[in-house]
Amino acid sequence: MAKTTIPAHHDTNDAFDSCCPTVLSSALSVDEAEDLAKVFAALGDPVRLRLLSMVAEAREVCSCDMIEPLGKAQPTISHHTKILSDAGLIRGDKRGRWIWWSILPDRLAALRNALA
Amino acid sequence: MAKTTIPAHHDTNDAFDSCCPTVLSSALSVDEAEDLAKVFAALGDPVRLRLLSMVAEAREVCSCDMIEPLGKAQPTISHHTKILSDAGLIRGDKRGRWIWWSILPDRLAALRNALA
DNA sequence: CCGATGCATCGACGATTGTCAACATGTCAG
DNA sequence: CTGACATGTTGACAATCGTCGATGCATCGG
Repeated sequence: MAKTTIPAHHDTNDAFDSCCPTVLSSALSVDEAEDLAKVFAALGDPVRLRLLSMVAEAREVCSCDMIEPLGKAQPTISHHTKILSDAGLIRGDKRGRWIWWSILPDRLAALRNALA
Repeated sequence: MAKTTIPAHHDTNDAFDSCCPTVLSSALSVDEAEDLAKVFAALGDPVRLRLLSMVAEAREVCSCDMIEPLGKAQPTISHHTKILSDAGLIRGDKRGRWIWWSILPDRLAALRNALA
């Protein structure tokens, strides 16, 4: 239990990172649509989008440095990082007291592919 | 008032089709994040994703033909087509009694670009 | 003109979501 | 050990969302 790496949750939406359903070429199944929708919904909040862009810009950010720029309380930041982490979009690395968040580019690439 | 083309609503999110904010390269402004989030939120529902993929697959579909495959009542289909239309993702063309929905590829391309 | 059809709108309902205060847990400095 | 700090968790609240029945407005066929 002394691992320094958070397993990035990785909930249920593993259905489309083995291979990638595309929205436009073929009709989506119910399961594919639910998995994809969960990731798009994670991007469907302005605070989370700004959080994501901050992480991408700085390559590594701790939660405490996002409270003031985002103008939200600490539990709210924690809530949003969890949603993005569950969606496989970011990943948290705990070093000491801080958690350093970074982008997981694979899921973003899969999304881009799904819109092709 | 006898036009056969629906103006595709085109609400407020014109901010990012003039030129395209990217999530990963620079920190998003509050306005950019809100506009982008609205479109991602439109994709954040499994029924809307399947609706979108049906429209893309058939190139043109009327609402009546989506009621049974999607398993939702007519007002619900109408609700979802309006959301996708407001997001600039689809466009409805009224011909006779039917409205034929088709994909608007530009907004999808902008989204793909925003994830690059 | 009349009945049927396709769709939008309205109103209502339960479910989900974004937000934060309060609290709990774990980590570091002294 | 103790106090300060960073973060996750819980519970509560208002707001939004997805859904559908009822209704209204066009349009078509006869």
